[in-house]
Amino acid sequence: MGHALNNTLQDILIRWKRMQGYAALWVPGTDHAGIATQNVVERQLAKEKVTRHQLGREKFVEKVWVWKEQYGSTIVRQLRRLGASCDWSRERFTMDEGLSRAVQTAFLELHKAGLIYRGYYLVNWCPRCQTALSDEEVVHEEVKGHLWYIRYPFVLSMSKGESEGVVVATTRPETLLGDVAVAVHPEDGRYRSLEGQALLLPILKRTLKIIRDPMIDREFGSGAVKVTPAHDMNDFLLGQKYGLEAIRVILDDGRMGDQAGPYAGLDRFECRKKILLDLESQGLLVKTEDYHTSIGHCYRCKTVIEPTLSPQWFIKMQPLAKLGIEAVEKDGTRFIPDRWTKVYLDWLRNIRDWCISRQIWWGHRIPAWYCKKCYPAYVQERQSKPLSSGTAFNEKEAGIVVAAAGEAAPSQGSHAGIRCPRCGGEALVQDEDVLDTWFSSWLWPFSTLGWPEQTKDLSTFYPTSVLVTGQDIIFFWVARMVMAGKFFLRQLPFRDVYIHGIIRVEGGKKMSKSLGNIIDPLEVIDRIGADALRFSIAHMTSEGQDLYLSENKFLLGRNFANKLWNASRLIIEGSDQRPGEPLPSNPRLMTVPDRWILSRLQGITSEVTEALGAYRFNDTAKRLYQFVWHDFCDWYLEIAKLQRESPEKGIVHNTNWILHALLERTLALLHPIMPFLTEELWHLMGAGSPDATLMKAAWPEPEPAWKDPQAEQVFERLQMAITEVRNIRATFRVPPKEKVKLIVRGSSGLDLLSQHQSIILRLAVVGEMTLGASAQRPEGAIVSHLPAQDGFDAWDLIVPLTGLVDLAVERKRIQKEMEELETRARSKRSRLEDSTFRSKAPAEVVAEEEDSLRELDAELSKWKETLKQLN
RNA sequence: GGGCGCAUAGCUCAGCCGGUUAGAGCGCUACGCUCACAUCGUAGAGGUCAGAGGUUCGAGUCCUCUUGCGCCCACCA
Repeated sequence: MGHALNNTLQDILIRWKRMQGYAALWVPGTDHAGIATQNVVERQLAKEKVTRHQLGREKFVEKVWVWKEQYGSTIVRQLRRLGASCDWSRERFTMDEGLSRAVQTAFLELHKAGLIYRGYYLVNWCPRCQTALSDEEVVHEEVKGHLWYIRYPFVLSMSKGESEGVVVATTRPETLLGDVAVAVHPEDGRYRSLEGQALLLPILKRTLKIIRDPMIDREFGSGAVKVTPAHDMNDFLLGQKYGLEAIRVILDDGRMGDQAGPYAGLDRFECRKKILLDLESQGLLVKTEDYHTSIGHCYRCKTVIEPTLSPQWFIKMQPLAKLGIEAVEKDGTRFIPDRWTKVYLDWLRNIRDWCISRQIWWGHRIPAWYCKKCYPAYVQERQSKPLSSGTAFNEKEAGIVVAAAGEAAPSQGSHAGIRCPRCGGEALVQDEDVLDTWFSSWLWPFSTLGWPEQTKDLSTFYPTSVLVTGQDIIFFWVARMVMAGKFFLRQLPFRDVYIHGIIRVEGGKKMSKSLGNIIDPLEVIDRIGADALRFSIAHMTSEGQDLYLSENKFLLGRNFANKLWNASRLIIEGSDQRPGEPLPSNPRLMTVPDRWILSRLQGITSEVTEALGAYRFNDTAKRLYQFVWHDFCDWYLEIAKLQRESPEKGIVHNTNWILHALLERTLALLHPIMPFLTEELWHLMGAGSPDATLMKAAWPEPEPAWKDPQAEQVFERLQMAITEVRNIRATFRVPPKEKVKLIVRGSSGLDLLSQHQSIILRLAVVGEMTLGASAQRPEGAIVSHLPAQDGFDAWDLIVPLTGLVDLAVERKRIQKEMEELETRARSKRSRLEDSTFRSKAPAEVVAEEEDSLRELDAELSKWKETLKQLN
């Protein structure tokens, strides 16, 4: 459903712009979703009791390709069924040849610019996927846990008693095994006496340093922190600052390593339990508190992330973030709605380096080569050194070469002509890792157009106009595309970023595969059609708000599609007139309804165009809905039926011409939202040449000549009169087929009614109409006062219902009407008596209020008169 | 800890720059299978715009606070 929303909005824009005559390009495609895809295929294999390692890298990747072909075609099929008007000949995939070349080029360019480095650093590690993750791939979730207070005894207890030492508080006792120090705040009075002391790590009996750093919060826990540089970010920073050793006790698979001593081999959470038991038995567990803390989870498998020291590839983000910030601050990239600008900027301003290497097989291999001899030695040496020696590797000393995997490479995993920069040896092996999927996605706006080649597509279509996407990938994708565009092409990838809401279900939950609360758009399309789905979606897409879906929201689109179809059928089957035929030369034969509907049409044309230009999709849909259903069908079409029966040939001709013109233009206006139905109807009505398509027809322009405020005003008066009569009929339960008499009393403007007598007779089911300034009100007749407005005097609409009427009902009706009027008049009067209102409010507002009070009073006196007569 | 969004009719939501009587769809009520459409037509009922204070001649709309719900970010053990 999220895809349906996203692609519907994109398709509306692209179809609209195409009709406006632009070369509108929409490149379809998919990314390879590295970790997610690999997981799916691994799960499939698990059913066959095979692991990817048993299969081997090459065979495994082949399997993934097979799966990708299936899944990719599913996505494409969904897009087609939705009606997405992509350029299918340009379909791309992040792992296809061209995009892979772009990825390699990007890596090499960044490396050359000094923005890519390999480093030994604390990363987010998923023990289940067994790969490093970027910060964005970690989902923090509030978890109920505990805060354990553990006593670390002094090494020499000299004069101090057995129970002395320092109590530290921790949420992860198992990391104790990797502790190398205890830290306190330098000005914390409680720990002043620790000078010259050393602490003893429980269980392992290692000697721990005591360090003093202002970073420590005295208020938290006991004010003393255990320091585990290999498994905690803050501790890692302390380690760098104070030159601590990093001891990895938790291995890649989440089990405890040899360094964990007696716990080696245990799962990290098993180890936690056992350590707590052991501490307790040794009297070192001081107390346990309930504690809510937020813990990072893998965004793909929800496993608790283990911060782990690990050699990985990183991108220096500072310089790139600067480009991203400038994009909105200086270069005019625009978020819609605007509030996302702040979210985007905040992220860029606090950005950390991007870990781009992943320990999986499905993805782009990293174009880096390691000397078989020098590299392992270098890494081992680094691991034994204190952390103060820096994060990034020295590539020359480490025996690392970053180079294109040239065509000359004789076989997988080796590289001809490249030597180790340290020892000069030729035994180099390619990095086993692949790149983060987003490292290819962030190139999408230009990689899909042929970059790094200077193609015609690239110069024609880059930069693009608009990106339509969800808020959930502003960091993952949007911000990175902006940076990449600016860095690699010196030009921003798009101007507008339209951020639509997220599809949710009741309770505000995200609709997602893993929650199993999906509404399948294909199933909806099966039932009600793609156009109905698309119209419903557009109708509920208010600027950037999340969308809560339920079944009956689709009813709107379904019913509307049905309405459009039936109205079109009436028009098309009612005459074989073609819209191309000109209007008769005698414009005097244009009726008020004719002029009214054409005026409305030209109004709606500019309104819809404006709404689309402002990304107001719901506004677009609502205006079209209102126009088609109510103006067009309820009123004009009903009147057109009468006009088609006119003895005046010119009127019949005009009516048919207008109906066709209306329909043709309405179909065009609706086409971006409802492409299938409108295309079909457009052909059925014979618009355009037989081989033409509405998809490429011109977008309707407002016809200034059709603008006719006077006709709109007059017609609205007619509508009011008809509605008023219907109202009386309904109130007094006049059977629908029963024709009533209508008497209209008024001093002027009544010719409007006589001219449109047949319309009134039909639409209000009136048998006989009498007009006049002094028309008499028969005994027992119902009266309704139509107030003066828009250049019309007040009228009395009189419907004689002698013998049919319950006078009590009529009295009640009048009293209710009068009460409302009185309330309004009272508030206006008090307002007008307020001198500040008169002096401060704009003159036109005051005048309006005065006019409207006068009218109210006039109406009231009329009703009073009526009531008197009735009594 | 920081930030954002939402609270308007029974339900789901519109309401752009503050200005006559706050709108829609669904649901509901009454009547109607009138020759495009019962996925329909005509008419109607239904709202102290979350609460408090403020700015203003005037507040659903702007400001402050409060309450409730939802979301995002976060290297407080």
